[in-house]
Amino acid sequence: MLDPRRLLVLRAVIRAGSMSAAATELGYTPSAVSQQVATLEREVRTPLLVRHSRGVVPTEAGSLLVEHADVVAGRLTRAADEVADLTALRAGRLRLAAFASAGARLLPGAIGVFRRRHPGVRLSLELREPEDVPDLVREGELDLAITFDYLTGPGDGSAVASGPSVDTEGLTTTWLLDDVVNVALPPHHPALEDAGVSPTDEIDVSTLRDAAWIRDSGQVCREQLVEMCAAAGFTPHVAFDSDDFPMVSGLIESGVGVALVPDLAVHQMGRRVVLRRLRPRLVRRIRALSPPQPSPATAAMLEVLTSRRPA
Amino acid sequence: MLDPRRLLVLRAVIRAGSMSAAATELGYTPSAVSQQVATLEREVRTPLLVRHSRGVVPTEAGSLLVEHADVVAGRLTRAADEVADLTALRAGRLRLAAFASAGARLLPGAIGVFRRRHPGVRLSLELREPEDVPDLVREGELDLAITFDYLTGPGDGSAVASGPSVDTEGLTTTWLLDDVVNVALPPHHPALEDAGVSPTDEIDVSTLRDAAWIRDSGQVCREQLVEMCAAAGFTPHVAFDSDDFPMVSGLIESGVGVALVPDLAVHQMGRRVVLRRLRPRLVRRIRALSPPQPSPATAAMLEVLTSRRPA
DNA sequence: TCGAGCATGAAGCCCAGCTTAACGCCGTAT
DNA sequence: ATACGGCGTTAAGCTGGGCTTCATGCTCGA
Repeated sequence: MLDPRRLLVLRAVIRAGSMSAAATELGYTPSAVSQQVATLEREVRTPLLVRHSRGVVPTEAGSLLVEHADVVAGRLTRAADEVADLTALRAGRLRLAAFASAGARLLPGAIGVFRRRHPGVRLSLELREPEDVPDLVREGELDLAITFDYLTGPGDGSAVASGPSVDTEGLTTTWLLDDVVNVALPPHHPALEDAGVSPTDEIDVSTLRDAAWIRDSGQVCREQLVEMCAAAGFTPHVAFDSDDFPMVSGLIESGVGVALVPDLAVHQMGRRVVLRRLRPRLVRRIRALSPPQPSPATAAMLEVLTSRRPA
Repeated sequence: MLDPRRLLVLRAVIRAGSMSAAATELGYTPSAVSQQVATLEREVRTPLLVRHSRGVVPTEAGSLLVEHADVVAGRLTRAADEVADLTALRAGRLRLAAFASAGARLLPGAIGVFRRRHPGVRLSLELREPEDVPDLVREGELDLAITFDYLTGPGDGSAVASGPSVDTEGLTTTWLLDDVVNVALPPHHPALEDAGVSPTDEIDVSTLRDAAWIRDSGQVCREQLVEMCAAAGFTPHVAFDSDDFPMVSGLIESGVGVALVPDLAVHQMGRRVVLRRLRPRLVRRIRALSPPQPSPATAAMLEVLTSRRPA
């Protein structure tokens, strides 16, 4: 394999027509250029230039090498340009993942803003459950993932000020939104009688001890339901598992049971479903997961996401 | 424009999956590789690798650069290979030029041999008169030219042993053949009576003082005719100029005049044309003209040409 | 005949880029 | 738990490739 630097010197010489001209063009002395060409000729064991009284003319081997050198030089400049495009967000790729309700309610707006700002960046979005996401980000299969976990307790803005932080797994976590979870019931469910008639009245988890549950089939949600009920001192009766909120809505309206429905999904509930806050309060903490050194595109999308979260 | 050497180091790293592996592959220490990658990252102001616990993984910019690096590396090896093909005569080009009668009689056999020996070399042949040829060879437009000049006198093997020589113009001249010139006359031309009846009888130039000449229109031949006659003490009467020997033959047979016809062209004369040697003897000295540093293909063709000349 | 412009060679210098050595980090095996 | 091996990184120092400078030879045009 040839030394690319010498090849580029040869290219300059032949394009310029003389070693001296190439030297001034390259910022060298003619002697340096002459030496470079000479060693290249030694390497390929063939003369590459015929020395003329005014300047030089390429031999057949010289012309051949120059053609290749042109390609090489073109690639080198193209490579630099394209990397510049990448860092300037004029090009590139951003692979997103989110869970279903975030993909439907949280991301479209952010994606719209991002696309308007950086039309050159190719976006992709796939639906992934929170449990799959960290490994994919760590392995570089994803650039940014929207995930969540459950939080019992206040769920106020305690994490708002904390900003991005690197978790134990070497990933950056950025808080986006606290998604309050409701319980969704059929209109005349017994638990409603204990709670009161106002929509703002909360339903105590313990009053759902005998309810039949329609459960989101995502792993995190399944576990959370069991945990919540355990904290209230009972084991839930699971009547149904589904990952589709419209179907959940239909099942509730048919009186099959009750379900946990976060704010981000309430728009998928039918009109006859009754929604109430839970006591103790239950919150889905929605976060963005990103690599510790995010790409420019990842950082830009994070910026969009955090700037759009409600005050 | 990026530094191609660093780019190739990056390529090795990403292909190997770790800096250490790339280092052993390149014959460097891991430290050297790390430093190269680090400076490349500084140059493009972007991380190119994400450092993992076991090895590294390319970032988007890194993958982009590797694609270009692959092309560059491919070109560098291809370039070396193709130059090797050129010097080994597995490829390349040989641009020949010759005057008409050499092209017809001298070259076809040599070209056949050459093609059989070096089928990868592309050959081209154009017809050129001797006066045009030196500049074209000097400028690199031709690789090898067959030319001639006239020689009065013995024309024996005096130049045979001398071999190739560099003439005053910086071109290499290789003697190929001495082409003896005949005079071609109509069957009952008066000059034949002075000479004798035997085909080996020579015709003295002075006996052609009153002849009408059909002259080859090439510049060298035209001048030579005048010079030869001047040496014999007269100026030739030129009746016709032609560069086509069959036509010359027809004109002679029609009794228009006489002509100079070298051995290489006698096969183009009609049966009724009478051919005799001249006194003083006139010889076309046929030579090959080549650049002072001939390409391998040129040298090979010269070898074929000289090895085929009659002993 | 001279001088301008070209390529080249010898000599020397300097820094890019290598090696060595030491360190921190992670994951695994003992 | 602790040790160990493999990873990448850093600092320091050395070496040689590749540059400059200077001098020479060549060709061409004035």
